[in-house]
Amino acid sequence: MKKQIKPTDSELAILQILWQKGPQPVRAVNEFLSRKSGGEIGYTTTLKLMQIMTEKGLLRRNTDQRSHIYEAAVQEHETQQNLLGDFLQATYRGSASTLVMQALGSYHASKDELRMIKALIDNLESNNKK
Amino acid sequence: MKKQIKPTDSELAILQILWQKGPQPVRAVNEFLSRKSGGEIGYTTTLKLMQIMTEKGLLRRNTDQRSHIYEAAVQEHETQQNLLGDFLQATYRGSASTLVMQALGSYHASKDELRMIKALIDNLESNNKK
DNA sequence: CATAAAATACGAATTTGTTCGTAATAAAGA
DNA sequence: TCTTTATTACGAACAAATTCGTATTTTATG
Repeated sequence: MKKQIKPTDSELAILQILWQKGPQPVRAVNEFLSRKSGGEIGYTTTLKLMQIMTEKGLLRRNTDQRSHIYEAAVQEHETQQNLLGDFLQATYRGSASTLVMQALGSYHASKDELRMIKALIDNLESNNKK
Repeated sequence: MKKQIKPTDSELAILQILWQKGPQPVRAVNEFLSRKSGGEIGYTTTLKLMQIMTEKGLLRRNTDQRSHIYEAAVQEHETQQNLLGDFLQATYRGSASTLVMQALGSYHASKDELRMIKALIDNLESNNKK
């Protein structure tokens, strides 16, 4: 189990773009970020962030082309898992059920999503019973 | 709806203590924090943090006694809601069901907790149907 | 080959958060 | 009252994260 470095909020935003859109050059990432945030973000700001992230092992880059292509070096699911653990502890003192109920109560989930969640719970219960 | 200021991680740790133990002087909070973190934390470090939090409106204090008594000025539930919204967006791009399933899958919930969650889902479904 | 355009590299300024030393103040005890 | 002790107030050092200006490098093009 290698512990992955925890990304900051800005870094997470960049990871989200790369997870969603796949490998991208700095220019494209910068444009996505600028659009998302409203105002313009300096190109070198994004560049620097991505260089730091590469040093930390959060990104990988291909330098064959003049314009380097960056991709996420950590998996979305694993990163979410790590962040979730910290968040759960800090905000809910570890009570997963409280978090789950607040999330379900305040944010919408579709019929299908609710069905899947119930199925998961049924599964957990029967494994528990054994 | 007044938007409350988002507490930092250190500030959240102090809020957790005050929510759990009720109003406390700096000394007591400092001791809880020190215990929780292993090493000793400087008394004035905790004091300064709590003073800043008071300026931000996260804490209130009663200065009648020489030793000021601090209490949380924001509600636990409301703060969790706010943080959850940000976290959900930043980490799960807003997908509550993904967060819920990961939380249930990776962190333990008791039989009773699972029962309550299912009841909530049933409730959501029947309200939806209407 | 010289110049322009676009990218990276680098360093530093800025901002935000954390930590703590020291001074000032207030209370309690000898 | 004088001294000691505990507390608050204040300022600054330190650290981490963010932002950007400028220099350098690379590529394309006239």
